[in-house]
Amino acid sequence: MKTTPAALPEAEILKPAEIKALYDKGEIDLVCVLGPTASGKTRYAVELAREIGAEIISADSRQVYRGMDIGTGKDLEEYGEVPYHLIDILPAGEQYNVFDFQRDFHKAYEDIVSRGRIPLLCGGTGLYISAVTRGYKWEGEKIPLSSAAQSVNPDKAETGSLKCFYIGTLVSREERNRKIDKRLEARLQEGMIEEIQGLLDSGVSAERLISYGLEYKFITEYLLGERSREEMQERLAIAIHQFAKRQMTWFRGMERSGVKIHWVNPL
RNA sequence: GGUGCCAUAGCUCAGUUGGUAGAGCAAAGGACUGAAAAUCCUUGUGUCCCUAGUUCGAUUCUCGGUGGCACCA
Repeated sequence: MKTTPAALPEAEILKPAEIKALYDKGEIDLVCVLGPTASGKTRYAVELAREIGAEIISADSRQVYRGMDIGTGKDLEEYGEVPYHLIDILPAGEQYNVFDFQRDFHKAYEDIVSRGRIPLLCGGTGLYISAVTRGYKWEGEKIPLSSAAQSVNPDKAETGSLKCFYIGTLVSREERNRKIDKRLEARLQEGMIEEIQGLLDSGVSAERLISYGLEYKFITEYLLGERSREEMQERLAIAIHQFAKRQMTWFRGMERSGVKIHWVNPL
């Protein structure tokens, strides 16, 4: 069995005041806190925002939906007086995508900047982060869903990108998985199953919930009687571990393409 | 105590009519430009439980042992 434990990257991070100075001098347009699930992103971002007077723009493809609280781990109480954007902007059951996010992000960004505050992007949806910080461009009104095969024009891809200071929250793989398991147990006890049953009762289709993935997928399937409670929890935990791994793959890909991420262990 | 069955990759197991073995799941790595918590690709050297025997050669057959399961007492 090959185990290549990813060495925790050296935490070479600037102090909040220094980050703020970079922004004030116009050397960066945006601060971005990214990281896999269960790495302490939100707590870290809120703390940083509080110290430098920033407002948070969430880059989370599932926290945009209202009524999907426990399953997406919104933790809204953690924000305190720090303003946040792009959370709870759509009713559960709707669809949202990168294109929508890019549009909404710019709106929020302009709003924050116009009020003299610092924009802080925070989230785990790598595609959304790259779409706005690296200025993804779309051709025409519609692109076929199978657009993955289309090649990307590098010149075009970089137009409109923002100068961004990236901070990545990261704990060891073992610690992360342990935290995921513990958090899942807690969320189940806090009523996550009831939350999803409620969504079904309110008319959100099982198919749509399943398409939201992870908690929504596995618990809906459990409520449909397609898997036992025990199997649901076991497989869901595994699926979340795998998801965190995929997130890390995206972030490493960003680094590979030249993005500097300042990693920090927030725990 | 007796008899039978089982003991193979982290887990569940398949297999080799004797020429040192392979699936699923897990795990690891990767991709990703209008569903991204999605979707997809790549990667399998493990004393084949231990000892002795038969054999050119045993994980595969035989004896014994150990552990587990079942049935009979």
